[in-house]
This record gives sequence, structure tokens and C-alpha cells, in this order.
Amino acid sequence: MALMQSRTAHSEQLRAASLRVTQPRLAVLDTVTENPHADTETVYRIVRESLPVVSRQAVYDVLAALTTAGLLRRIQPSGTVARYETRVGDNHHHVVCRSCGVIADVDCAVGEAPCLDASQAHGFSIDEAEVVYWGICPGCSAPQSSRPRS
Amino acid sequence: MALMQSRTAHSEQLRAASLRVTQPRLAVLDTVTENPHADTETVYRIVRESLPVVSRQAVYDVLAALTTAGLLRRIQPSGTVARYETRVGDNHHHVVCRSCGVIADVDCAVGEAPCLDASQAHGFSIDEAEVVYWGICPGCSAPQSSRPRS
DNA sequence: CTTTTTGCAAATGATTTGCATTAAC
DNA sequence: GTTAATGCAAATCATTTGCAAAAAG
Repeated sequence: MALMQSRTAHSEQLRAASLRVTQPRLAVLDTVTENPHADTETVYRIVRESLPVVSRQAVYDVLAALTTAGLLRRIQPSGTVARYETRVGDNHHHVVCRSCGVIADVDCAVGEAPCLDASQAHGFSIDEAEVVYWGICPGCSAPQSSRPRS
Repeated sequence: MALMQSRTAHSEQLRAASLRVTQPRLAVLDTVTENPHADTETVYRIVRESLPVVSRQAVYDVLAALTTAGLLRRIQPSGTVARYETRVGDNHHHVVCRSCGVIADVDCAVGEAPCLDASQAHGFSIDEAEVVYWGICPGCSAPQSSRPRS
């Protein structure tokens, strides 16, 4: 039922964005909703479990369309592949584990977006501050005994 | 003479890092010093002006070696190619123009690195905060008359 | 001379492009 | 019926890998 609910909500989201409601788009929205920070390949794999006809290119197209429409947010920490999440519009950042790559959300430490002291912006008009914290997650810093194999 | 000076200094830097002093490495250090935020292809092109034998793979190798040794810092804002700079060790960030891609340095607004309110770090032990401000640079926001063609 | 670097070629992997077909509206 | 989406195949582009040849110490 949670699925049915989200499906209805997602259809409305698509219509509100003047996007046609298609199975691939609903499946991608469902997948990213249930798997925040999933990368394209993961989305592709999961979508195909329920909708085996979808092509990888369709997933790329859908992710791009939904991101442009503001339904998804695309994040891509340095040297990593693109990932997507449904939390849009708020000013939150991310913490990434150098070891396993897991990502967690972090609310902005400063407050209002874009959280910059604009005093020395070199004349740029800044509209977004993208912050990535790098570190080691609790799982990876735990003693090896409790978490073998890297 | 500025060049000769930097060459000498760069040789010492390499030796201090236990790296062999080679023409490609000196040329890459010179190039990045004179062209902060240059990407790999730009470094390759400029290096070959003075040292035409250098291969693209050698440039990749050198940039990686120098970055690992701490002589260069690698930055890569979302969706862009890797860029390099010689300012290492300080906690500065970057502002990127969405229109022309130009990058400028910005000192950290908070102060000490990593500038994070660790209150909600989800148990991560964080060692670096990477901040990218996105906006429009003065040149691109100027009236078209003064800066035609994009 | 020994080890590190470089050159060269080929592979990889994410992402994009072009076009015909299909599905929404 | 129109127009927007998708499927499919091929292309692109930054970057990596493997190994032999060359150069640094």
C-alpha cells in the first residue's frame, strides 16, 4: 500500500511537472525514493526487477528528465558516479565514507542556503553551496573482527 | 628567471617527497603553478609546448604521483573533469561558474578544517570538508554587449 | 646497474547521441 | 493523431591498465 500510495503521489508529481506519466518514470521514482543515493546502475538494476523491458538509456533519460524537472536531486562527489535522491529543495549536504562509499545526509551546519559568507565571492553571484564531508563510516572504522573483508 | 627559480624549487620539492626529478614532472609542476585549476588535457597541451615528447599517460601518471605525494591538490566539482592546483594544506574552497566553468579560490568561511559542525556526523570520523559554490562569474553576468558569444 | 618513470596501445566504464518505434495525451 | 518517451546501437570522453623501453640515481 505504501507502494500504491507513492505511485499515486508520483503520478501527481509528474503531472504537476508537465511530464507524461510512464511506467519507467514511476519505477525510477519509486526506486530512488526507496533507495536514496542510488547510482544509475543500481536504479537500472532495481527498476528492471519489476519492469524488465526498461533500457539503461531510458533510465539515464528518466533520471535526467526528473532532475531537470526538480523531482530528483543529482549528487556526484569527486571521482564518483552520479547518484540521486528525492530530497530536493532543502539545503542538506552529504557525508561520504572513503572506504565503502556509503553516503548519509547531513543538514547544513550554517543554516540558510547557500550557506556562504559572501564577503569574498570574487564577484560571483552564488546560488548553491555543495558540501561533501569525507571520512570513515562507523561500520568501516569498527574492528575488523566485527566486519571482515574490507 | 621566475621559471628557473620555480624549477629549482620544484626539484627540491620532488626530492623532498622522495620522487625522482624528471623533465615531465618539472614541466607539470611549472604548468600547474602557472595555471591553477588547469585540467589534465590543458596540462598535457601546455607541457607539450615545451616538452613535445611527453605522452598523455605520462601526464596522468605525474599528476597522480604528485597528488599522492601532496605536492598537488586534485579538485573535481560534480560533473566536471579533474583539475589541479598547487595550493595544498590550507583549507580553501572553490567557486565555479555554471556558465563558463571558471574556478576561483575562496577561503573557508568557517575557519578551521574540516569546517563541520560534527554534531550530527552519523558516527563518521570526518577528515575533510569539500565545498563547491556554484554561481555565475562577473564576466558571464556582465551585459552581452561587453561579452558576446556565451 | 637497479628501480622508477615513461611511452604506447588497448581496455574500461560512465554517459551521450541519433534515429526509428512506441506509448501518452 | 501529435508529441513526447523509449529502445537500440554506436560513439564519446576521461581515465585506467599492462607491459616493454628509457631514464634517474
